[in-house]
Amino acid sequence: MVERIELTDEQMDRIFHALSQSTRRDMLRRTLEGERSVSELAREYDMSFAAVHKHVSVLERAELVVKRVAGRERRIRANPDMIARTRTLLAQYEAMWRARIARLDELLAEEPNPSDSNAPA
Amino acid sequence: MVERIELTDEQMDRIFHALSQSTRRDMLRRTLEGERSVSELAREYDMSFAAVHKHVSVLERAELVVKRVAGRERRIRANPDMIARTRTLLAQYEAMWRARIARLDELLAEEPNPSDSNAPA
DNA sequence: ATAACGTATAACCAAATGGTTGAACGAATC
DNA sequence: GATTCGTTCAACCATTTGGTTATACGTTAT
Repeated sequence: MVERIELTDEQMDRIFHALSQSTRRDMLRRTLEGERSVSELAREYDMSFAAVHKHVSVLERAELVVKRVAGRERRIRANPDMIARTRTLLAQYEAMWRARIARLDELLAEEPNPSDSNAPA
Repeated sequence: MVERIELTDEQMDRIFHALSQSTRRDMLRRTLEGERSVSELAREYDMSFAAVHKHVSVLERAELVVKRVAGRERRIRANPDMIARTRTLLAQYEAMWRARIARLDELLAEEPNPSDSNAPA
């Protein structure tokens, strides 16, 4: 049973772009360990609050994290579903590879007597 | 048995960056289906040869494809190992999530008689 | 040898990215 | 009410990215 994943090209662009910098991967890891506010997160990096805010926005647009309003805070937590879907996407690429290998094996395994009339026997 | 993957931050940067554009994901898919030269690949896109060459270079630096010299041609094929390693990396993120959930469950399952002296009974 | 082909690379340009500071605004606290 | 805190956003800047055209160079074919 193959899971169908629904991700548009634009979503994949945003996801992979969001993951393409170690700072954002680190933020994803931290918010995976536990929810925190934007300013709590910002204190963990040697970077302006605005810069951290921008990184969070990139992760948010990719739907890798979600934001929850709590008073004056915005609390951020990772969205493991999106990570799972991305992993599944890569698994599909690998499946294409395996399918190709399977086709090649099939061709090699075929007896050398194809249906055209110059069969050796 | 958890597979250990060895990818530096810079490698991950390059991999996710390479995957962050649908043109390059498409190139990866095509070279996964079958090896082809750079100019063969270039003919499949509405883009200059130089532009395709640059995209291939991005995929190559990420080690998502490998290049093989064949006469005057450079033949490109996908490197499914790198895709697998990236998938495994994402699986590790998910594992962190599950570990956190497990810890929470453990806490909730704990009987409400902690070692401090204000236990209700 | 010459021409054609495949590739690499340089120079250039517009747009996006990743950082900064500063201003504005609602929510919480004094 | 005034202040502080958390957030958002705009303006700015340097660098990177993704495209172009043009040039150079090795390989194959005529």
